[in-house]
Amino acid sequence: LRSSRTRTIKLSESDKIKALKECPSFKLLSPNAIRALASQATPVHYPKGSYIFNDGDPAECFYLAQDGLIKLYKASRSGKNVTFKIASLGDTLNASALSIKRYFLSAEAMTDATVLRIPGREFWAVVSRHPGIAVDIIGQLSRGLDAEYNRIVNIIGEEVEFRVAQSLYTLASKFGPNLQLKREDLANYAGTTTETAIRVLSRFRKKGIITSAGRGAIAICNLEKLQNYRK
Amino acid sequence: LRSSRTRTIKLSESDKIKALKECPSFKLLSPNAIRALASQATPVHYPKGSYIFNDGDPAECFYLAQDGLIKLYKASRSGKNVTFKIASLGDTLNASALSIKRYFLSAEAMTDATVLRIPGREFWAVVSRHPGIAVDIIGQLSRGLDAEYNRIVNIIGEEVEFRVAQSLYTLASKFGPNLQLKREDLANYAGTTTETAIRVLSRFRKKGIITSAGRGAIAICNLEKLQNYRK
DNA sequence: CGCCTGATTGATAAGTATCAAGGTCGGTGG
DNA sequence: CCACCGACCTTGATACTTATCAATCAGGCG
Repeated sequence: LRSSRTRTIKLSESDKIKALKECPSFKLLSPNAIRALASQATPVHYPKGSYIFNDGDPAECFYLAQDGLIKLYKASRSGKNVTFKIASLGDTLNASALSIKRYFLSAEAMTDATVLRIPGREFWAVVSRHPGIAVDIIGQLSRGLDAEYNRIVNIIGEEVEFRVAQSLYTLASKFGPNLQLKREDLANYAGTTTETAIRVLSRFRKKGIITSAGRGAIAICNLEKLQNYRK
Repeated sequence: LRSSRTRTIKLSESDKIKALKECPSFKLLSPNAIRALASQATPVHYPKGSYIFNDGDPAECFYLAQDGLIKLYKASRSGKNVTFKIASLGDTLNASALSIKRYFLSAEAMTDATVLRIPGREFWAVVSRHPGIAVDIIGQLSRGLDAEYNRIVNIIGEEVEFRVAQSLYTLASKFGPNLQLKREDLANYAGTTTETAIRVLSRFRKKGIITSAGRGAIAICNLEKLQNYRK
């Protein structure tokens, strides 16, 4: 099986440029700058289930998702995984780790996936030539921080049912109403156990908010009820 | 009582400069640049218990703590407060909100406090003239994000006792072993209730990790046990 | 066909929040 | 100066939420 190992692959420059353009931070780069960045980017293929980097590894490269889904997560001391982001085309993987020298999340391919890898040195060179990017990164990090503050407040102050509703809403806003993920993935994202997530989903099904679309899939019928969820 | 209302006060330029220099982001500014920034900074006094801004307010100013303690927190929909940071001399208050236009935390003076207020426009002007600051801000935000990821992982994967230990360790690392805070403040910081925090503290006292130093105070005897805490 | 992965449900236990009832200390006003 | 009051701390009993453990079921694939 060709897809069973991690390897660099060929990708047309236009495909690389397309992925870079999907990333908000690079929106304001000139065509020339984008081309220059693309020329530094190596496409790498990761088979489903393989990891791209691990929490604690030295952060040497900038990664951008080009194809497939990549889970960014972290494990607690006692072994529980929490998923923080599911990256797809144009999303950066733990980019901010570059500035503090170590990845602080782990990245794992949820499907066969391709990423663009850019050496940290090249990435910073582009940033220093285009100060607008730094400002944009600050904006993204700020929004990310805000999102995590909200998540903490919800974990502490709200019950699981609400958090699952929020998780489904967030994921559906990004990926559409037909989510391709396992119950376990949803549970890790919502910060609960698989069984509890299933129980909540059962209740949601009875309320007509979702229909379970078979193994590894959840179909959302009523996005609005998820957004303003109350028991 | 003079300290009972919010008001701008006089502060020598050298006191302002001293506070600015405590802030890591401004470390690399030239003396001239620091002086220029100081000249834009208005010192404002807030009596204990008053708020400086609220979650959701338009973010128009950059604030830097100059004196006293300021709690940065957020309330859940159901009314529970979570404290994210206790700011003191040289700490910024929710600075990153400037880039997304609204404060996403609330700031309240835990003691009588003085802050330096700089209009957002002036702040960005300095940043744009000194690109190194932007890079530094990215580093700080990244570390902040990392810290919040860890906090989430701990909330989900570890029990309260561990989280209280971590909270005490973090606070003691910043403020020293004699913490001046109420049980309720600690509880909000650790993401639990006052009663539960007290029970945990009782156990810690029996183990000789702390001594309760009276109302509104906790004295830490064994910092190392807190750092590597296991039940 | 049988195995493996994922989904589901039930029973139980553990961890915390909640509710309730004092207790202590320091400051304030009579 | 002393009594009182309010804020804070403490402990106990109980309820609730959610994790854990266990058993079963369904479907795809070799």
